[in-house]
Amino acid sequence: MVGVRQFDEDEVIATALDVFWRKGLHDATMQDLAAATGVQRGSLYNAYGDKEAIFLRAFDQYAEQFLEAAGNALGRGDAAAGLKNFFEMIIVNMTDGAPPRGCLTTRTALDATISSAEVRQRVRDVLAGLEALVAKTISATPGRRSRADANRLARVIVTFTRGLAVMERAGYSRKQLKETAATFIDAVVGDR
Amino acid sequence: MVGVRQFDEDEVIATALDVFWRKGLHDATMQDLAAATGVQRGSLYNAYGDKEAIFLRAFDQYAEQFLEAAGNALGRGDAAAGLKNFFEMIIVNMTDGAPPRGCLTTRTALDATISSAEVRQRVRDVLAGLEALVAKTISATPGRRSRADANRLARVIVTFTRGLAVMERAGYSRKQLKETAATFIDAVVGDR
DNA sequence: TCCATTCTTGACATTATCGTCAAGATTGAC
DNA sequence: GTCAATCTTGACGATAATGTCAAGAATGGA
Repeated sequence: MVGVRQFDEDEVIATALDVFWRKGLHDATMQDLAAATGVQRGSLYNAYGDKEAIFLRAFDQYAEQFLEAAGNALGRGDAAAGLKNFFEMIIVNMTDGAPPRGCLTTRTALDATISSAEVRQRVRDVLAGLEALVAKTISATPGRRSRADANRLARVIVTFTRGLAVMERAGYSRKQLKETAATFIDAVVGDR
Repeated sequence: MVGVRQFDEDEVIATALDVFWRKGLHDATMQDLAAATGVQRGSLYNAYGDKEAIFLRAFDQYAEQFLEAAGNALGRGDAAAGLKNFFEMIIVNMTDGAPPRGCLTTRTALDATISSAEVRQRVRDVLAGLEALVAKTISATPGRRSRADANRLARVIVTFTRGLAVMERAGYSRKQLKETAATFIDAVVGDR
């Protein structure tokens, strides 16, 4: 190694993640990334190849953080409490920032038609990961639910979180989202 | 009226709707619209002003059809049957076409940051309209649910439909979506 | 100290899109 | 039939984005 890279890669990817999160893969330009990271466009091309390669790195970092946070939330308390924490964390995640950045996975999913197979697969991976985590928590609840039922219910719950992400983009506030999530939990989990 | 318009406006708007539905407001270009409608770009600019104006017309047509269909579905049978019909119609709507076009409202919602206030308002209007229709159906169910509860539950149901739209984009099949919706209905409406 | 290698930089070529406009074509009204 | 209004057409200019490249800068290793 001789001509040495002038920037911190982790920092650049983290900053790129923020740009993609706010603008989306498609709408974020290399100029946006260059401006935000302070690294010239040409250097980014040299280091990563193209925009999508940068996105994939950033998204992988995001997915890892996200799934870890989801797992932690679900694990705090019993299954019911875990679900509540889970929704809390999901909603905070998507309403964070000024203005809120929304949910990166959902935004990316909606661009499916103009994304590469690789990007689409990343989205599916996150959703599958989420389903698995939720199913695990649900299964831990006392008896009378089959494995298949738990999986089905987990998919319902994950689907609902995607709905929250859409509602956020439509202008619903954090408070409204939390209320809606609470109603959902009551309706689905409350065995009254 | 002298130099008379050479194309059928309803037809053009209907075709434009299809283009927007498949590509989204942002990704559909005036060239796409010109090619699909057979009307020259210049003529479209002359007739409507800009792309967004065309979108708004198309979206209004879409919203009207959509809400009417939703109302009809909800009205067929009792509240439980209505909900089932409602989800059936929503899922068919988003998985129709080859390849499926997804949900236009959801796609448009996700582009919020790069859309005009007018477009964003249209999205909110559709969601509010849906909520109202669902709340009305739910309220018709025998007793023991307050008006406020019905509204909250309606919002949960609409949010869930948005989630289905995201899952469709993520690659879930019509069959999977139907199964998920059925599980949701059981969990939410089934008072067991 | 010098060199070979790698990174950085700014310019370039390409492509795509937008919206505008002048000139020509069309047609309803008289 | 003629005219005036309106639509249609294709070219134009502006802007923005992509990805590439040659020349220069920087630096670890001998």
